[in-house]
Amino acid sequence: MKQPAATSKSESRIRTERQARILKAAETVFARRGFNGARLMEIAAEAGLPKANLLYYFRSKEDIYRAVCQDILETWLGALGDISAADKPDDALRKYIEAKMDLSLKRPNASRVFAMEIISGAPVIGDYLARDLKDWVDKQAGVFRIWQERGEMAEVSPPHVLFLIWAATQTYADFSTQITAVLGCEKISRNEYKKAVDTVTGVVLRGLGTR
Amino acid sequence: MKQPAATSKSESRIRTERQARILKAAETVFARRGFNGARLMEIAAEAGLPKANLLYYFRSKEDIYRAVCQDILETWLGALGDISAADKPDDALRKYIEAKMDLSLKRPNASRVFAMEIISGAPVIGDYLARDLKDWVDKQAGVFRIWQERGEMAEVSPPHVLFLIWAATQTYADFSTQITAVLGCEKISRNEYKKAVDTVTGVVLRGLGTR
DNA sequence: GTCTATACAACGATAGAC
DNA sequence: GTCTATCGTTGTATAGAC
Repeated sequence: MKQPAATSKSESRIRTERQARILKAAETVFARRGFNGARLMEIAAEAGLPKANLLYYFRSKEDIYRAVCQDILETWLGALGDISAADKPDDALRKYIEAKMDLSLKRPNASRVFAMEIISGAPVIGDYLARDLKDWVDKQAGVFRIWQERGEMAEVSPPHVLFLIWAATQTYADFSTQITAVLGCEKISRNEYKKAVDTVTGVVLRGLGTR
Repeated sequence: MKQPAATSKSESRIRTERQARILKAAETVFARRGFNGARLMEIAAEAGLPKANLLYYFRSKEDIYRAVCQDILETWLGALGDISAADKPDDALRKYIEAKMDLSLKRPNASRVFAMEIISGAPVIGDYLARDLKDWVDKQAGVFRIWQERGEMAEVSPPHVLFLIWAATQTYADFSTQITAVLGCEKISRNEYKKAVDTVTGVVLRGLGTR
């Protein structure tokens, strides 16, 4: 059998552990090589497993990739809460931006895989974008409009505000190569990271007139 | 001879024309498939040339890719002028953002190839980033600091302001798939594009206190 | 200068021993 | 459940006819 059902608790446990290790390694490799550039050998090495093992736990390379994308989407939906009209705009947005920055820096590879997937036309997660993400944006846009009616937020297009925040925060993961090159450092330091958060929150919140 | 020197004006003219066609096609294909996913066959088809022709004008696939990157860098350096301390911050920044937006929308594929290259760690253009782009940023940061001393700009980190502007404008090229999915449209319309420019300039300029 | 035919390498996937 | 050996495909690059 190629994809045996778990027949005992211990087998299932090994399976789960191995799959998690493979997905973690795959995320790293897909992030630096892209889907087509990624080699099963490299993923196997990164995971510390023999290559044949990968295709024992997953049917194909594409299957691994889909699982990685799935995992990323679930993490993001879970980590980024909703914003409600009852929240104070300044607090809520500051928290959202900080959470997004934090995620970009804690899982830069997830962010990069996601970015490449979208640049390539989102062949795998396109449906998610058009359904779940669209719903989420429509709801948040409604909240922004309520704030605007109350005069608590400048009159700018709500979805485009979200695009701006996403872009500004993700760039610290996706484009870290460019950022370190321009800053002339090896790695984005803790101090530089703080400057980044301050700049993004400062410009965006002042720009939206929420304070 | 594999890469013959042009022996007459007309040969040279054909050569130049063919190379330009190949580079244009390559930019399109690299943008949607990435370097590794791109196939010489697909580039040839896109260029309307026989496949063997590509490797007659360029030594290898990597050579084509390098030429595409080179072309993109030159375009960008040429199209985006400098900002001088003598300029009025509001005008100068508005013009810069508009130019950057315009470029992202006129050559989205160039933007995407550039993005993927950086996400992959900038193996080809890394030197350019650390040298030319760094110099440019250092110079512009100086201008921003002068404005800040005059009280014409909020006290935020100059390089991070540039990262923010780059991210916000490039997202309309690189992430257009996500944007159209969320907005529920086929293509970013002229009207939506105007909203995008207004939102980015509005939030950034107000956020920087230049007006 | 153009194109066909092919050499050669790399990789994903599988079969089957242990 | 693990691993080796190998198949078949695909894609870059080249040799050589026209």
